[in-house]
Amino acid sequence: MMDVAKLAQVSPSTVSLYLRKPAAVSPAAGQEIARAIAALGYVPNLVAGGLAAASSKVVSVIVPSIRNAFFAETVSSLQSALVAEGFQVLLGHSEYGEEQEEALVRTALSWAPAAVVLTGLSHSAGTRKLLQASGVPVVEMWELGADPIDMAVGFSHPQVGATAARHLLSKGRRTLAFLGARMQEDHRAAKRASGFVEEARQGEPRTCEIINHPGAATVEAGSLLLNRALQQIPDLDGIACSNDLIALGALFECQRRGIAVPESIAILGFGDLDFSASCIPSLTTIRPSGDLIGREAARLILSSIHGEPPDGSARIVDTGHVLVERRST
Amino acid sequence: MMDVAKLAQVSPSTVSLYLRKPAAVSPAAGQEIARAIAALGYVPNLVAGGLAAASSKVVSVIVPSIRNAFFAETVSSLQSALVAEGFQVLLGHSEYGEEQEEALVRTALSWAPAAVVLTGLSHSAGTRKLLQASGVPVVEMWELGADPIDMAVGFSHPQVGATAARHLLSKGRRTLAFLGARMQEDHRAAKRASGFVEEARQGEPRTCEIINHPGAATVEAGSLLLNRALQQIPDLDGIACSNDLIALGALFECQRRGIAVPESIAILGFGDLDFSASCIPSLTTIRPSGDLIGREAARLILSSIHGEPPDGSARIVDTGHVLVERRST
DNA sequence: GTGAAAGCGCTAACAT
DNA sequence: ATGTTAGCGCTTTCAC
Repeated sequence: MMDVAKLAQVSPSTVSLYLRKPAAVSPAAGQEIARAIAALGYVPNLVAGGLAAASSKVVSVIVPSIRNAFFAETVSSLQSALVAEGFQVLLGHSEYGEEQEEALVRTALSWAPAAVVLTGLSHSAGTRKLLQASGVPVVEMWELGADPIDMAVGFSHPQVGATAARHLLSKGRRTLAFLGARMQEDHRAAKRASGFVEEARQGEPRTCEIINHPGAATVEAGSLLLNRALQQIPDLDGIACSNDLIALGALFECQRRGIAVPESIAILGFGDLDFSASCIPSLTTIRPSGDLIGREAARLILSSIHGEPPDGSARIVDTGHVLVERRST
Repeated sequence: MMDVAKLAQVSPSTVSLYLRKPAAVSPAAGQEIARAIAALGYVPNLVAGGLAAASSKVVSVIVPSIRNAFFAETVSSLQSALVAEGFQVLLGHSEYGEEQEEALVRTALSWAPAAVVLTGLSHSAGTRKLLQASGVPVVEMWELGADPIDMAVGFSHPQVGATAARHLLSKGRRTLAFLGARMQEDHRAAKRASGFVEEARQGEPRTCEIINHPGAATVEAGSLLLNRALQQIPDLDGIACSNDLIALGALFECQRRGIAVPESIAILGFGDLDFSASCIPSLTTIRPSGDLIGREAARLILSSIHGEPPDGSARIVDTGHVLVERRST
């Protein structure tokens, strides 16, 4: 920056000012500085900038897994919105572990981030303490319910389960199952399951079981789960899945076993993934809008940073969920 | 750090040393320092550390899109390997634009990253110049071919296309098409397509067309592409797709139109995604191993940073590809 | 093994 | 509108 200043015949602080607020320097000086920057191939050092300004232009985002299409979508839209405002995204995976999350938060805070974004509302006590002590804006996303650390964007998972149950009941289904994966760690999926069971009870079902696959939520897990479900409940006529991948696996398995969908078994998913509108039969599902969550999270962060921290109920944004009815039910 | 030093009754530089090389301080001092850190809830400031050390513990990773399952997988494994060594991942999306990539590289370099990871070998001249001038280790991934900027991990896309063509020919198919999406921007997909056509020519096919969908590679695009292909080539008997999502969409469309797969049309995908083993019929595909690419990229970066920059042919890692034969062909 | 001293490259009062 | 000045919190010689 000193070299640029020398070449442009101004002081370093004018260069710094120009870089941050170009309108604040005279057009003549600005032009000289721009020329000098180009001539020298100057690239500002944001590390030094972050140190001097005591806040780096970085937002740390921690998700359970970036392989999960839900979070990939959210991270993608969150990032686009943030990059447009000059922020970078530092990414972390907790792999659904609270211990790992705490370690990630600790490192994240070492970067003096402008904000921290976490997934869900279940965190270790240490994570909460670290974040509260730091004074950094925090957004918890993909879940609404208990009191958030700072701000939250998401929706109620029990309500998603309830919507699923009501839909299956409305289609006359009474022998029900909820198929989920990794629910010992994925608390949000577990909440969809319990919301499902609770609501289903109102409809006096013959049966309503939760069936869990300990591994990841994949298409293959869906096939396994459908088989397990039929073993336990031979006259099964309606299933809700914690995820569209599982629903697709169940659908394929029905096809393989010659079970008519939706005639014999109605299948309902969650996520409205890429293939859900195209598969045969097309999949009834519940759409959470990971995209909207990302955009709203970015909005909360930006207004929080720009000195207008949202207050009261504006700190919590309910993005809701939408039932997308298709052929599988 | 001064507070910690005061409480532990040592100098700040001893605390700094302890943090970086715990073995270099006496056990007694180490214990005091550890106690002080815990008591004060001290979190080191990596921004200051990065400035003082002139290299931050950050690796910048730029992919076209994190929504793409291929890159999600690679970023995930790359990150796990890097985090284990104390590095953070700064993520960027180029959206398949060279201009955008250049802007991302420019900001990335502002963070004085320990390394930069790019996707593919096609970059703007400015990107190459910036990176070469910076002296930072660079890994280009997911493609092998022309001379890399610094290091590369990936495989040959024309060879993938050739493998696909050979396989279809070996199944007696002679009326062929390659279905791809966004190939005007996704150069790697375009290379698979041209590799396919070139190899197919050796087998004297009746026809061999490339059909492109300008939008994203989705299941729906696959359905559209199959319809377009049949319109152009009514007696089509073999297709290769640039991606398993497209193959799945084609498969669904065949099902909808009552076309037997593989009897009437053989379908071959690329990627071996989650659903490919489970769909009906299961999908023959070519597996590139995004996971391996991520791990190898991490290995190159780490050895490059730790003073043993791989030289000569070790700077280029071919992860190859595997044909996974299933029922759809 | 430990400490003193000199920055790393920039920002942000403040003064002009 | 521009310049002067004093750090931001740490790392890294170098001497002890």
